[in-house]
Amino acid sequence: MKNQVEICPLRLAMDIIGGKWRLSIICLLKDGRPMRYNQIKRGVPGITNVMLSQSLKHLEEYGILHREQYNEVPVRVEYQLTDNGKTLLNVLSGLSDWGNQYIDRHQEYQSHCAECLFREAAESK
Amino acid sequence: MKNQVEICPLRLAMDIIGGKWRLSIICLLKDGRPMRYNQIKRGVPGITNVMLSQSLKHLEEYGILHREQYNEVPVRVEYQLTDNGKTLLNVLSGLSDWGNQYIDRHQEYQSHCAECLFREAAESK
DNA sequence: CAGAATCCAAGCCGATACTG
DNA sequence: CAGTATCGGCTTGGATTCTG
Repeated sequence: MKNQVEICPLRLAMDIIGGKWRLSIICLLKDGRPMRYNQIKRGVPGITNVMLSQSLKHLEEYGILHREQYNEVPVRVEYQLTDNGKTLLNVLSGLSDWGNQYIDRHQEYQSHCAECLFREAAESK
Repeated sequence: MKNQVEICPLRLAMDIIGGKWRLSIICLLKDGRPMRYNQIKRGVPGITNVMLSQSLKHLEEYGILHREQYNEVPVRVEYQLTDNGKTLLNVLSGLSDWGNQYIDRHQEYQSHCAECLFREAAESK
């Protein structure tokens, strides 16, 4: 079966996961457990409310995160990876393995990427 | 063997292949054959000299492309994927497969991504 | 032919303040 | 608690011109 139109799923994927904060959020949620808004905020050092809510909304729109709101007082909102988001993890893992060859050249990445949860996998190799 | 420092190969990879034009160039060169500067320029519609030379230099610095200069008159410069660049193709292929699920929602991507050479793989599915 | 230099525009992102 | 509104700067990329 052939799709006649010319499109670029690769660039689309890059646009979905690109941006400064999205990967950090995905990595933080990679275990599949739901996390609350402020929990995520604490887990991604330096992120502002604007960037966090924007990123969460974006990832939710693409079906990578699920947002569940509990109307308690105060309100509680939880985010977690969808099944589709988990399929993304495998792809990102491959990308991470590939990028691992460059770590020696970029030690300055240590400082602002301590939150990346793929690092254990990289370290154990 | 364990690397004690905390780094993020995933973000590093994203920074290497990120940017507006780099993927287009990589896709254009994916067959492994060398291409000349202006050949690449024609193959990536809309790119300017500044962006092209900047992107090529960046990709060369990370060992994804090899640059070979022939001092003829006029000078001839050829670029081709390195072996390391070819390993990247496999990873990108996975990312492209993942992104393929979103094509229906983003038909506007047709117009400015006709150059993406992963599209045949996506179409045949 | 294969770029480099310069200047300019747009958009991403940050800081701060405010709200249901 | 979980966001939104607004403003402003800075980075990224675009247009044009020039050169070995």
